[in-house]
Amino acid sequence: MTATDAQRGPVTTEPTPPTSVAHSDLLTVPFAGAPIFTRSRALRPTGKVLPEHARSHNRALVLQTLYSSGAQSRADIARETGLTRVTVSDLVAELISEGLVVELGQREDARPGKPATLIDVARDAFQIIGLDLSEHEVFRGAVTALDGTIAERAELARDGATGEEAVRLVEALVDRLLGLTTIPVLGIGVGSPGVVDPLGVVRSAPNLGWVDLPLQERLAARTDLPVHVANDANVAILAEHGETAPGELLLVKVGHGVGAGLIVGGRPVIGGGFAAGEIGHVVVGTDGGPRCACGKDGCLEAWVAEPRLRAQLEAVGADREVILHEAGRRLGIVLAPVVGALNLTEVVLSGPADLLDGAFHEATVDTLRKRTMAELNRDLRLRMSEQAEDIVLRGAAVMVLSGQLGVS
Amino acid sequence: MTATDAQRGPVTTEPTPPTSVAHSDLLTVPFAGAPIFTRSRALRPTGKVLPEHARSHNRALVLQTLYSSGAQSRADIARETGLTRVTVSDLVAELISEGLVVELGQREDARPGKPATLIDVARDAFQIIGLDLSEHEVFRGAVTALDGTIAERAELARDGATGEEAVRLVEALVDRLLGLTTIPVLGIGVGSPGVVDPLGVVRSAPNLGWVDLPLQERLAARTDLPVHVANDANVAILAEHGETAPGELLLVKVGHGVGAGLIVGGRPVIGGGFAAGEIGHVVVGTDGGPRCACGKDGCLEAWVAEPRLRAQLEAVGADREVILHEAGRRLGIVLAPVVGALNLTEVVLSGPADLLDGAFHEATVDTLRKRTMAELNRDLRLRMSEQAEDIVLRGAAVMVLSGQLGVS
DNA sequence: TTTGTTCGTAAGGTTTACTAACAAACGTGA
DNA sequence: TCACGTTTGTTAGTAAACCTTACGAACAAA
Repeated sequence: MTATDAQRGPVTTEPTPPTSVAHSDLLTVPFAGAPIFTRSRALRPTGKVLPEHARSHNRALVLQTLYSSGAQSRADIARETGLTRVTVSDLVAELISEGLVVELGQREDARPGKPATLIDVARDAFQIIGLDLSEHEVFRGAVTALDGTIAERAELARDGATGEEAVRLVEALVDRLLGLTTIPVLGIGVGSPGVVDPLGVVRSAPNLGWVDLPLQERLAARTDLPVHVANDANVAILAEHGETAPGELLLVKVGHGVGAGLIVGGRPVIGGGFAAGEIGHVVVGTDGGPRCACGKDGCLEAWVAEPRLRAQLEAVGADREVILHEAGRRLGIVLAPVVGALNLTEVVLSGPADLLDGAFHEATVDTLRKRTMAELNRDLRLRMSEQAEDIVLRGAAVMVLSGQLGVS
Repeated sequence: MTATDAQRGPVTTEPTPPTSVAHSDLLTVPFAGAPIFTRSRALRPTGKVLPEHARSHNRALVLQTLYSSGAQSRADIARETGLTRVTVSDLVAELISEGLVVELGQREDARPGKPATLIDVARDAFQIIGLDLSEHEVFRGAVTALDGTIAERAELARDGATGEEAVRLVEALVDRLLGLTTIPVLGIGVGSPGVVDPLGVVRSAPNLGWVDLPLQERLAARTDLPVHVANDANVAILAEHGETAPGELLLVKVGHGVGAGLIVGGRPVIGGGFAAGEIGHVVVGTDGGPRCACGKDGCLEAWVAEPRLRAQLEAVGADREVILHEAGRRLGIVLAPVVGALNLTEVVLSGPADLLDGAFHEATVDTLRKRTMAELNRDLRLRMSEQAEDIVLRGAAVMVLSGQLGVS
């Protein structure tokens, strides 16, 4: 079962070319999430800007304003964006004609003057499909609304599948999810483990046996929908932060492995080799540590990955507090240089709450404070993610929303 | 002695408002180094884009092309930028009228067609003043050409001056440098130790006893020239990288203290508290270490700062190789998580070559490789800076160039 | 009923970069 | 030598984008 024509959003004029987590570098990333716009130029770091690009940007700005501030009038948007009412009207007309925005009727409250016509993003005109391939035993997926709320779920047991077999599982999951959709689909977002490049090629995912797998291309060809693929932790952080908001954020995702997502200067960090956030195999401390699968001693993953922690806790005579405290401390030791170098103000922990939200968390905070300069990092906050298990699915929705509409 | 009116560049229409290292966030940083343009809006993270902004961007693009590719014809620029010859001609005419670009006469080589008129940035029509306040004993300054080559130097011994006294020294140095200029000055760039915010306020510089010192404002008011102030390491990295080129880079500056500058996604990292790169007081390893002035044990600075290293080397029976190797190893330990998290491909060391370029350097590389994931960081390069002592002065020139013309 | 406010739209102007066309200036080759 | 092709830079006209100005519609408050 594949998507029917009726399911395709009016927004996507093409089968959607490569593009992924970050707003590719259309002119040093000005029109970050330009919509429609096929962002196919990753070549020159900087390029010319035409008036039409400005319009794309302003269009996205209007959409973003509506999306985050909720239903409001054209005049409200004009005030908030700094554009004139005339220009906003023009942009809104375009958005309405594309089905992305709808009029809701007149505002109720009693004020002098002509009553405002409320408009809003057509929040229930599209759905998004999100996939989380980061779990070890199961591929999870969901159909979400534009705001990320989950409408339908589906799972497929992985049963150790790798390589092409695993790809077919992913395809089957997508097919099943498409069957669960009830309205047009804006796009598909995928959080995959491993190293994923900006074109959505999984360069390397050892657990799944994938090497240079063009997952974006495969799914786009199969469904004829816009597809965005990125590393699972880099996707997860979008659920916490959005893709366009300002600020700095680090998310550490503890599961079968340990990975991180980073946002610096308001934008996701990809890394020179597309492997940003891969801190699982950084060695912690100078006093050895457990042997890691990678061959080194004392890798972060050997200290804090979920299987390792659970195994330790189940050992005879294990002291839960001590074990979790030590693991949290090890995480703090690795994060301290990163927090210091980037002067981060917010760090988020994502993973099994029964392990992380307690002694572990406290030890991490404590260690971070003790190992960085107090005055500089006074504002530092370390918190648990509130998104629980769905963080990747919701992040995938944000990724699609951002990639297709320039909104998050 | 202050700047005469004749020394003011035609480019600066105003006494130049606050602005500093990074291209402040004019609309999510699209028109990075927009010239003339008073970039006074740090409020909304994202804002509207008008056609005139697009023009600013294209103007800077033309200038950048000329600056980096050297003298060429309007048609060449058109081909390289993707703009049409008509548009390039128009922009160039504007730049010529402002004195930023000059015609050099016809191209010599024999080709069919109308001979091209070569144009170039008016490389000898402006000078830049750079200041390096990061050394402990002396404030250094230079008058440079647009390309960063140093024309004149000046120094003032600090003699332990702090607070207002130190500010007066800086002002005296600026005055002396202005007296050494022979043509209009494009602006003044300052690399200061400590935490410097985007408005050029030195939030905190313990060595100089500065707290919330509005250095940018002070110097701008005094000279009526554009002034840019940033942290010394963040300035230094501009000399290595430029402010607009793509890529990731980390520069570690070892001197009286230890600091770092970071460029991620092609842009300088400032940090939530404007203290990005302050890794000097991050604790290294889990086996203690020398007591640091800040009170903690085993801070990076306590391991590798220049005074500490020199003292160790002068001790009786000191083994030079062992000492430098251990210091380098400690640096590697701190950098490993940063390199891993950001997936950096290039790290630069700046500081006294007699200490850093040898066993120290080797130990850092070696440690970095051993403590990160080999496959992901295979492309990692760690090299010594080639800019030696002038790195901050040259970076300051880049900062001004970038801030005023959108060029680097 | 009058007055003032607010909303959305219409008309017209400015800026921007584009396409099309051209003259100038130069090699090349018959 | 002279027609021809090529390249450069400019002129003229067009399309797109946003702006300012102005207006009618619709409402609250006096």
